[in-house]
Amino acid sequence: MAGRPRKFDEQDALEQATLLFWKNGYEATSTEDLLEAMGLQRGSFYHAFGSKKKLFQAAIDWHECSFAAFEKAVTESSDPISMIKSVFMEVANSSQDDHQRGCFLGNTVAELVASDEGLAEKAVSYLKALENMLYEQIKRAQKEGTLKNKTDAKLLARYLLNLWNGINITRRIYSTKSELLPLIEFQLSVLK
Amino acid sequence: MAGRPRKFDEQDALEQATLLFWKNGYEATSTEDLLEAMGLQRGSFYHAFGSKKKLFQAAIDWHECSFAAFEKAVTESSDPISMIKSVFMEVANSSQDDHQRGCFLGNTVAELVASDEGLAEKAVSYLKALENMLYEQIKRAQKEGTLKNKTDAKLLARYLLNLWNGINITRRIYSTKSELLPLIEFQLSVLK
DNA sequence: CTTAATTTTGACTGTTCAGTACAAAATAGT
DNA sequence: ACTATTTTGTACTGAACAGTCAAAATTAAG
Repeated sequence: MAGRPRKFDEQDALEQATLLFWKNGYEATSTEDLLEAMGLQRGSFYHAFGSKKKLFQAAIDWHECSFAAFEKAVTESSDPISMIKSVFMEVANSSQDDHQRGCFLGNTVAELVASDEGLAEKAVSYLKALENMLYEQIKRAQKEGTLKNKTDAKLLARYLLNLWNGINITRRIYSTKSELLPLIEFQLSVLK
Repeated sequence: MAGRPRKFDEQDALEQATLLFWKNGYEATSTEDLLEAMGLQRGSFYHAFGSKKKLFQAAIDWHECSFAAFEKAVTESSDPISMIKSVFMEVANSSQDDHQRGCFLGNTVAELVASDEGLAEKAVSYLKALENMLYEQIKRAQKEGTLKNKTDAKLLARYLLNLWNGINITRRIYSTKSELLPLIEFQLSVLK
């Protein structure tokens, strides 16, 4: 039970893989691109991650950790609606690279739902989890009075999911703050 | 000035290519897939369409003809807002295949903006043309009084573009009428 | 019938793809 | 020092990839 020690950090490698898949999509990312970005040799790569498909799934899971942290922060916040709003508002201030990348989950759904549903499955369920989190917080804010708008919480949550999906395409077309901010503010005006 | 006659119809072939690119995206569609769908041999394929990239551009142009027809109908209509609304409403009644395909232009932007901007360029400009058409009709409807909402027409047009982009991702996640219709109706309530 | 123009056919090319095989290297426990 | 265990490095595999090429086929015009 000993063995040669790893000389790479699995989380670091996963992060690099995620960034590459996020930027280029599944098909346009080759294993050689991945090896270079992750700093691995083929043997280590396949030994540690199994296959390109498995790595992609791991990348989606890894990416989702940041969401879990955000969900926790929102749940513990006294004003969840403000936090949610600010996530959307921050889109307008992102870097060009962030605009071009869009949403990893949305990209995956767009690329793979029709041709490889297995690979897209996780992305779909994580987006549903996002919607559900929005639903819980909207319901709570309505009950606590932080949110005056009494539109059905499920509908509002779906509206925000759709805004997220849309803005992550639209930001590829319009990437400046002045083009995005009025749109986002207008869309968020339902959260009052 | 004569030559052997073609035994395939260029428009038909282009339609089949478009459907395949639309469903699977650029990278996941191989030339062999295209040959089979278009009913061509390799030689004819390259002779007529040059390369996979050129064919993809031709597919985007071909796809855009349907938009041109719609634009003409809207421009000549006495109630353009109703026509625009009905396009969105029809999304809720689409087939499963249509849901999975989403929007060809949006898919292209999502897949290729970060890795091959040249290929995505046309998609971006056609989406801007769509937005511009929406803008013109909103402005007109506001002037004619068909549209009571006096929000800045440019902002409303961008809102609808964003709705289009969003719904074409969301419909991959939620594909039933009961999941989509309330969302779409809610989003379209600004057009009053 | 001949010639020029064009399309079709299918074999062929070199490259890149994801993945495998396996020996060498590096550790911990005995 | 020996053994069991794990990771590393690299050569290799066969399939799939986009694209080329030249010969055969088919037409219109002279």
